[in-house]
Amino acid sequence: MLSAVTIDAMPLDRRQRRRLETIEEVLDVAVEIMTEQGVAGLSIGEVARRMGIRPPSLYVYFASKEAMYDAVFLRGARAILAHMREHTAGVATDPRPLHDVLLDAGQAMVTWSVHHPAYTQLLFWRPVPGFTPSEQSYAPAVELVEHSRANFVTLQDRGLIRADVDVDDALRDWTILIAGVVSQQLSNAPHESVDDGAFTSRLPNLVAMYCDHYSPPAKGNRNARKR
Amino acid sequence: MLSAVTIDAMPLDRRQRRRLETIEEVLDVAVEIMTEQGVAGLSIGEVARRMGIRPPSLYVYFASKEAMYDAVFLRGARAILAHMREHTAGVATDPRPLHDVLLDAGQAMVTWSVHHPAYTQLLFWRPVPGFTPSEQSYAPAVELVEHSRANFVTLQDRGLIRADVDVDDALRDWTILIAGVVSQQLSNAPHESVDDGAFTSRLPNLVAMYCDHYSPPAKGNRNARKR
DNA sequence: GTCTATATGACGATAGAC
DNA sequence: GTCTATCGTCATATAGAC
Repeated sequence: MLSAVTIDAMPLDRRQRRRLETIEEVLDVAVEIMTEQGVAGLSIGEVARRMGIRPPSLYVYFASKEAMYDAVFLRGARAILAHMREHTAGVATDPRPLHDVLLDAGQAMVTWSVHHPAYTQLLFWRPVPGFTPSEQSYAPAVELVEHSRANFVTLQDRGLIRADVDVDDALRDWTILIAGVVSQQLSNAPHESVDDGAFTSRLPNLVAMYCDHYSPPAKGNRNARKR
Repeated sequence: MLSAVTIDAMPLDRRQRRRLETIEEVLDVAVEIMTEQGVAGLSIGEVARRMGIRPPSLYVYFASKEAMYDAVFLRGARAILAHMREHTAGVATDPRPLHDVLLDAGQAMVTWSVHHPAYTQLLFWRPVPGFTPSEQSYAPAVELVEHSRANFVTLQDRGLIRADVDVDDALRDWTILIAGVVSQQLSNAPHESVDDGAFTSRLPNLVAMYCDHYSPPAKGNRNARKR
């Protein structure tokens, strides 16, 4: 079978391919506008203007502005899912301590989020009054949560997370940490680099704090906290 | 001198008082709309509609929509500042352990934020593309940060926070925790109660985690972590 | 698929009568 | 202080020619 560039893995004729390229260009421009003007600042007219076409032409590709938001949401959800899969692929066999495993995962999430503020806001905040993503577009976002949860279950099975904690509690605390870093960084200093951002640079310390709490007591440790 | 209801503590004639009442009503309605439609969903026309007046009448009280946002920002900043002052008044003398002191402060912040999502978003996120608060409106927000920092300095002076940590690091980590709880709760389940919200209910555990990290080693503890 | 033309309406804001 | 009337701009969206 021929290699294919689409999700359906089906060969396309030139017309279809050109159409998809145009759709990608529309989404590029849409994200660009949302990055500059805020997520709620997207407008059909501005997209058309930047593409050098007229607003009605966009309705060939998207039934409405809502559909455009939905496509951006889907694209962002797929991108962050792929990114996190890639950066947490070895969790099941990674020989390093919990701190290192989690720090890599956290860095991956924070880095992507800070580098893609428009997607992050659309996916994880609710900045557009009327908009709700469709079920299809939401699916990869759900998959990301399931992926994270599976990783945490694996970490607990491997003994890197205390056996007596509810894995969902551990996961919720983890998402709170990451969301806190990202939201503080994006709200207060969006243009600082990830490496020396006032908040992103706190991640290693926060991960250490988290691991002190959720790691099982060290072998022979007399200080096991009871909870 | 007569008691006064205004910040200036000056007596007002009926005209001025009536004017201030109207302004307060406008701000009430504006916050109501922002709560329902999202912060960026505020519109002059909708405010007028709900007040039973015509849009141009609002320009007697506010020079522009921006000025209206600014007044809401000021009001919210003053409210959260007053709320946090009230709930952290005893920090300098509170005899309880760090965990209890911080949990109360955290609960105060989280509760207020979840109960006032419109203010929270306007104050701590950046959901309105063009809007920047004026210096006057920003002042109480700055004061809140200074107030928090002063409290942390006090806690460190009293020996409740390890002497070897940078108080600004401790404060940043603290704000990350609180911001994480609030943003996760507001984004994912805004209508859950604070007491049993999926994320707000994690606060005690997160505070425990934080205190384990930042409290000085207990007297005679052989496990003092070196950092 | 892109265009022109247009329907329809919201918005922020101003002028000027009362 | 409130109104009517209006300006100008922008928006989403549709119809129909090419």
